[in-house]
Amino acid sequence: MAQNVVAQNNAGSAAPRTGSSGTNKKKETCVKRSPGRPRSEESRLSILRSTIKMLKEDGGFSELSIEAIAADANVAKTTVYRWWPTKAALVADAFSHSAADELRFPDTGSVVSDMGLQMRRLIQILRSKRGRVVSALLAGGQSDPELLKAFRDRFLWPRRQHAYQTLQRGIDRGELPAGINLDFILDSLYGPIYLRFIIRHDKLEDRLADEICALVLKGLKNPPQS
Amino acid sequence: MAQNVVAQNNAGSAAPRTGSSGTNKKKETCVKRSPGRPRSEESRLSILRSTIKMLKEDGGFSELSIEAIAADANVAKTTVYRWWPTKAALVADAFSHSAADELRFPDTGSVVSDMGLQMRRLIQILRSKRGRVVSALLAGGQSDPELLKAFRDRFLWPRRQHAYQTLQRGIDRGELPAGINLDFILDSLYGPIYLRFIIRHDKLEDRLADEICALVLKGLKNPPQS
Amino acid sequence: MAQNVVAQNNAGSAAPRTGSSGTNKKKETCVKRSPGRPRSEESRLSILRSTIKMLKEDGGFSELSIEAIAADANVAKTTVYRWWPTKAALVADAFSHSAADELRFPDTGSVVSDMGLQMRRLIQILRSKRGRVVSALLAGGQSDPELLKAFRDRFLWPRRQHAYQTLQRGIDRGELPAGINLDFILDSLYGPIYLRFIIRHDKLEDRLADEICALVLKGLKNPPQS
Amino acid sequence: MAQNVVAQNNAGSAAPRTGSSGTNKKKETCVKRSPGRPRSEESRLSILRSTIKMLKEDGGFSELSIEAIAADANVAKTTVYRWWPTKAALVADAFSHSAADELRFPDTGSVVSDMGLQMRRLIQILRSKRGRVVSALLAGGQSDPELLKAFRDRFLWPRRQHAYQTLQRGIDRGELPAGINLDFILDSLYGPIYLRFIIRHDKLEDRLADEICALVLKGLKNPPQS
DNA sequence: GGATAATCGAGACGGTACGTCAAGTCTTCTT
DNA sequence: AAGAAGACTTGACGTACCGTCTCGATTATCC
Repeated sequence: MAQNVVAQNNAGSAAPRTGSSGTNKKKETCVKRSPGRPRSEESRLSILRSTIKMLKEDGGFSELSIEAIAADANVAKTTVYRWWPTKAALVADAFSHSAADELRFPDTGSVVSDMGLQMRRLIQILRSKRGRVVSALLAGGQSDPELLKAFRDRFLWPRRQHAYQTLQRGIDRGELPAGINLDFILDSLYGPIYLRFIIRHDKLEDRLADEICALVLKGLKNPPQS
Repeated sequence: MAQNVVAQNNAGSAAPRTGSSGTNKKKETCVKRSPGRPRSEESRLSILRSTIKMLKEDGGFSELSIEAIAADANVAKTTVYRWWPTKAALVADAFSHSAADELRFPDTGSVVSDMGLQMRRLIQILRSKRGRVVSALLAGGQSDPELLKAFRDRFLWPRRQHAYQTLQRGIDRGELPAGINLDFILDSLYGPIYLRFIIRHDKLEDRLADEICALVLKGLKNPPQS
Repeated sequence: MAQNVVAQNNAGSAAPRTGSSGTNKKKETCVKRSPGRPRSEESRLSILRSTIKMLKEDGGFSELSIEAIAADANVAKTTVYRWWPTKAALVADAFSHSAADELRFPDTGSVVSDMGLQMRRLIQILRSKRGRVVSALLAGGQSDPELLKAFRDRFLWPRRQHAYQTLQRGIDRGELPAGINLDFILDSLYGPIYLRFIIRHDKLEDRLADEICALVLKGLKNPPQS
Repeated sequence: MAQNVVAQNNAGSAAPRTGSSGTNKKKETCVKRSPGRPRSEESRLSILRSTIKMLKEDGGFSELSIEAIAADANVAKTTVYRWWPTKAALVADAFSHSAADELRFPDTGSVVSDMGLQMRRLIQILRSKRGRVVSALLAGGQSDPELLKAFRDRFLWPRRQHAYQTLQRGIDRGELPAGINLDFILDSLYGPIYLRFIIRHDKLEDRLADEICALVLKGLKNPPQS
């Protein structure tokens, strides 16, 4: 049923734009364009924008209706269905489209500081309207593996790649012991944040980032002497 | 009309109809029974059972339909609506009804061991079919605060109460330093578990419990000497 | 299913009142009263009153709900069902209970005048709120023969009996020819009134009565000479 | 959203798709067809047919359920609701759709004969299964002015137009006096028929038509000499 | 005076149909 | 061909009454 959610649906974007120098009289498009009316970039963006907008405003994933998106985007319902096989695919696409790269990892020369800063930033994002989108994505993902995969592929893994580097720098600098399981460390660092984000049983404050770093990274630094 | 989602709907549990102990002459019935046909306990249980059953089987919270529950429970749809104002209320009730007390905290004389055993058990439950119910609850809760509150009130807090005691025993025994924020510790312990459960990016194995305990609790034991 | 709608449901009314001479010491009730709590006359009247009230106010027969009647009459729904097998039976009963004897036939010494006056009165009633009850009765009767029968037995026939007498007086006085079909005459007289009442295509005014009388009765008076 | 009950829903009747006659180069289509999938004529007819069918079979107007109609017509319930705002509108439409022109007024050269024949035909129709439809329409109309209006607009008035002509011919021929109120005459003629049809207190036979004509029209012919 | 019996209130029960919403598909005209 | 428009089937929604049922409380007669 679900087609590749991860694939770039925005095909066709590639390059009829690069006019390509030349002296051809007629259509000098290098790239073979299929006949017929080309996909409307305007519609595509409008749909993605509306999706994000409604996720931020209203409710969760299941409250989101394609009907409403199409209406808000001033687009026919069929246009949505033509390009995204499921609501999950659309939301995943919209999410990745909106995912600004605000979560860069800094390099201050200290693992604790680097991780702390980035985690702080994540907390801020989760608390913002963008957090609603993440929330919807995770909620929807609980009954749609594809959606969850999209979250991982477009949000989790790219950031983990940077996190690995940050941690590795710490190891190289001797701040962290070698031979540790990086994924496990990262789960320990981010777990508490997501826990409070999901269950909402306690405040999700900036300094939580520091407290976790203090506990986890310094716990690593000083191996048990017992 | 609106019903307290948290309140126990199973009133009339202890019906002392055959009271009569004592020497009173007339009516000694302590509990005044309201007039009218009494609620069918059979229906109530059947509905709760079917709810859990369908959550375990099919999909998530939004895939669950009251229509289907009523059909499966051999009960009129109106009977469901008479007692539970929303699907969320029903699922919350069903969840708490099914939440057996399999998650008791042991008392082995060691914090690390106590917590580890309990976390192990949680992991097993999350991996089992019951995990689907938790998953649905958390997913649904992302767009329904009441549902999330129900999860906390009926699942999280009761268990935290025991956890506090377990940790306190550790402090009393000198295994943990005094003056620590218990909730923060618990979030650190359970965060990674729930993270893997929700995002499903890594295996959720039993030994994860021990690894977290080792990192977090032993990190506490040995305060940084720097 | 339907029990005799026409039968007096208010059995038991018969005569414990006629004390019957005698010298009995105790309870000299001649009529054996069955044991058990007697029917509440208050409830019965309240139900009938509410039924009429709602028919006058709201909509037609099918808009009338037993639920609403019971609520309005401050009576349990079961009490209604105990005494009237169907809504039709109840409405029929209520109608006959409310049917005041305002439609007496006068005796002025002239058929035309007698009939005219009575028809005038009928028109006034149909135009009043009571007309809504008649309308509901006829509407309901179209899919419930029992209800229609009730209308005839309790409204139509009693009045026709008097009409026969009025017409006969006219015949005796020589105002009308002998040997005419009285029912046909009455249908001719009342038909136009009911037609306008039912189809509401034209005004239902008092003078319609006179016009019909003029046409029909005078038409009878002067037999075609052709 | 609300739909004119009286309006012809069967738009698009004359679709000149294959226009092209003439010398125009391009599109000569006179009637602009709106975009989108066109309404299914098949569904429309099926619904109307089923409506009539069920009215003939089962019970009255209130016993008729849109659910059942949709099922019988093999059509989704929403399709019914899309085109007819209320059950009344649907029934009115169905009625007018089924109302064949079997009630033409003849022109035999005699008013009495013309009217008698037509009234005879009406009686036959009312006695037939089609009578149940009329009955349902009038019953429903008692609590729904729109439905009653539909009956008048689609059944009563069209026929009255012809009746006026028939009567006028009689006047022109000297069979009837000039200056009479045609509507009053028609109410007098049809009133008794509908009275017996609605109240069902007496037989509705063919010869009733002649008897009424004899009474009413001949009564007119010979003005009272008193 | 206690058993018996029928009523009444209250209200839960299994149903049926309601009228609405959104889903996803299909058909048509327009660009 | 894509897009806009909009009709289509499907299925669940939450509500209103239906007519039935099971209660406790009441009110009578009968033994």
